[in-house]
Amino acid sequence: MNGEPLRRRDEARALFRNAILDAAEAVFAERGFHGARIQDIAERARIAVGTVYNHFEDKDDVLGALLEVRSEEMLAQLLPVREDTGSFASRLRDRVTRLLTYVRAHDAFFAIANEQGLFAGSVAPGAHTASKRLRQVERFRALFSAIVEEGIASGDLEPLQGDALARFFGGTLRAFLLSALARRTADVEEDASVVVDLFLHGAARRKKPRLKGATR
Amino acid sequence: MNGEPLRRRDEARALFRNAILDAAEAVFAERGFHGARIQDIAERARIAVGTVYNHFEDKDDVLGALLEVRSEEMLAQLLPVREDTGSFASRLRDRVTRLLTYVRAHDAFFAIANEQGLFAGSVAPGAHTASKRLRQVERFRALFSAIVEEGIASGDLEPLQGDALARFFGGTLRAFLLSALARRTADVEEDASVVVDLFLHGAARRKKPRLKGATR
Amino acid sequence: MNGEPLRRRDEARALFRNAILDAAEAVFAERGFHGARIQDIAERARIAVGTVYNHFEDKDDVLGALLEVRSEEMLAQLLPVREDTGSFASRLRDRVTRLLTYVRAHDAFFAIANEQGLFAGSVAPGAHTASKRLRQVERFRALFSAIVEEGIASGDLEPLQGDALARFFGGTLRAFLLSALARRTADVEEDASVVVDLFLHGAARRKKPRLKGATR
Amino acid sequence: MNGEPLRRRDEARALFRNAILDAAEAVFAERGFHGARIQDIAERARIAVGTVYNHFEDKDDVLGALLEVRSEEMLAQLLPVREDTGSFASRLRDRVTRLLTYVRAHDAFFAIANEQGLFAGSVAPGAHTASKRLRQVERFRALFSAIVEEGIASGDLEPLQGDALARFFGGTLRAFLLSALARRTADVEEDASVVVDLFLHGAARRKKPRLKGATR
DNA sequence: TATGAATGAGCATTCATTCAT
DNA sequence: CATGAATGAATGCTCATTCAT
Repeated sequence: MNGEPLRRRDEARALFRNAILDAAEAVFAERGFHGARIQDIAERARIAVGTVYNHFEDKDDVLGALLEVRSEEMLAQLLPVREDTGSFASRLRDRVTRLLTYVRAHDAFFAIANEQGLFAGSVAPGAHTASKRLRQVERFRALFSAIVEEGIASGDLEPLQGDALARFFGGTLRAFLLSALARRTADVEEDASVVVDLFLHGAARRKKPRLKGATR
Repeated sequence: MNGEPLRRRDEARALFRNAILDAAEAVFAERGFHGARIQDIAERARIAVGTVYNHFEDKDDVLGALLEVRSEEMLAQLLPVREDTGSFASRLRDRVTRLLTYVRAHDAFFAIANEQGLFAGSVAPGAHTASKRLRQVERFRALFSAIVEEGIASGDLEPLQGDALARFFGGTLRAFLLSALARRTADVEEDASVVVDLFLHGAARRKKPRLKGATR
Repeated sequence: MNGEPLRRRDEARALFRNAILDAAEAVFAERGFHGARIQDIAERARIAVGTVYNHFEDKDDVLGALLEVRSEEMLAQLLPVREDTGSFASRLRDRVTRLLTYVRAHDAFFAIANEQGLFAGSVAPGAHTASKRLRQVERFRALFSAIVEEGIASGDLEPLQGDALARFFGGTLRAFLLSALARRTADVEEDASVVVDLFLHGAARRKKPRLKGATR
Repeated sequence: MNGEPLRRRDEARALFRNAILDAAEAVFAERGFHGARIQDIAERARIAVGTVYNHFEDKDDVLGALLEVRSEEMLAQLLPVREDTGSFASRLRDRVTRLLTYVRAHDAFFAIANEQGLFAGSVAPGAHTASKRLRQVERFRALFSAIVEEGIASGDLEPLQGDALARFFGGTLRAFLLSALARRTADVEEDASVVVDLFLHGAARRKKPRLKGATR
């Protein structure tokens, strides 16, 4: 009828949705998608099971929404911001640092993302995964490609054919994100330096000494 | 008393075991571990459900045995053989080529390995994964480390601290193995070259032209 | 906040519980514990299988609850009430009469109680019987002992050592309860008289004539 | 073809049958009929499962045969022998003593007999029990009746109507047999005395002192 | 006849989803 | 719209029985 009450209602809805998604993030991470029961999620969100179904189609939809929201946040970290300046390597390092920082704060989601093959995806993760999940996978793939294109355009990256570089970047990133979660003490900026350095120059022995923060 | 009959019996047992594992490989890859029903596996192997349980403890044991057997085979591809000669890069390329070839022929298993976080492991894949699975993960980790150590010892790899290089190698490998399955047409040797080249020298623009087989 | 709704809900719960227990009583009696399927019980109670599990842990819990509830009722029949007056024999006869009457009305449960060795227990009834069941067995044992102690204290029973009299009473009672179920026509009061008379004076020939209601 | 070989063969058959029955006795007593697996019985008898089926129709038949054989042995203990002399009470005591002694040595079977309601039977022990088991129950019932008739004929027992005395005797016997298994130390002859004394004269207080072996 | 692996019907239990309140 | 009990399809696993060797 009017604007205010509607906004109120929408805010309330958003509150429930977020509570459910937060609960789902924790439970999915703890037990895996199949091991997680709607009951568990509802309890964690301190609501009734039925309420989950008032906000989501089904269990799959909860996962889908979670992946959507968190993916968007994760992707945002990798986007360039006005503050990123300097060389391609330097700017890339800034973006990777932000990603590492985000993943540190959302390790639960990263665990889920991996289970779902979201990040540097899997092959045949179970028939159900298909449709909705695929879109997120594509988002990441596209972002990696964009970054690589940027580097090629600026002459900083070797113009390899196909998506070889994008996959290489994604694989490198994923490997370090995974280990970043295991070693909670590590320095994020240092880690980011190593990722970018290895991505750019590889593992072969250098003539001259490396930059300081090689690795811990 | 009886050498032949015993051998016969053992052969029969092995036949069943293999048939079950083959069927499980296909079904797990198609539907994922949780989506796969023992019934499906039995049907695919053209045996009765009960027979599966005559050869394996439970569903988990089937997966465990499958991971064990196939992992061993996969790992074997990465071991050095007498024929591998030449530079570190050249020998590494040979080994990676064999691995890519193997994965091509066992894409179903590779899908499972990824779902289980076997290869370049995940974080919290569901509590059950723990015990047995962990051993295989460790095997891969150790092999990657050994390869890197070899390169460092020969002066071909930069001696970074920690397991950064091992993770980097694993991540690079995984990324290309995944895509190798998608692009069934690709040339295995060429792919191996790219993997090793990127691993060694990174993605940064080179002064001199690259070797021919850049990518597809 | 809400007294009525809560009471409603509790009443509904009790309704379901009782319906399930009644159904279980019938099915257990008909097919024995192992032969009874949860499906049968649910169908008899006109509810879904899952509902049984909303009210009980598992099949064993259903049996346990049934034994608990009905045992309590059975034991209550044997307790003395204000109306029981007169001699020890007379009062005992009143109590036994009530028990016989109850068992007549719950022959299904008595069959179960016997299968479970509840009443005048068995020896090795299968490992599972142990824990919870034991408590009921002990309740009966204790009640028989109390009755016997009462008789000894009043000078009506021979003070034999140990629990010989309690076991004797239990055995006599059980024998007649069993046959009371077979002969549905028999007079309950007369049966109670025979039980008490035999318990007190045995089977040996008397000098003087017995009281009227010897047996049918 | 000829006598000797046939006898040999029959002896071999009997050997297997007995081994299976002995194993079954132990396993049924330990786990109960439903809890016992043919596999368990075969293992205990150190033979293959298939062999059990070469000697018995099915699981039920094994139980049936066991009940038949052991029941016959148990019943035999209660039959009068030439050595039993003196009063009815005295002769009865001798027979009960033999029964108690036998049960002591075959507690496993007694446990089974009780589970099956063989001895002083149950009401509705599960539909399957019916046919074969019923015959054994009848044997015991008949023997108890015979004993009671004997006592009535000799003027030692009160001529009650129906089978009240027989049931009373059976119930008393069962109660003491059960407890005899629990208290492994008790004196068999003393126990028999108590059984017979209680059966004959009941639990009521006597004017004159009891015979020595009142209880354990 | 002994053997023991194969068989598959049978059953307890779980859990996503529905719906009356 | 929140609630939470009812629902029943789905599935892992058992074990009596069969049968080829």
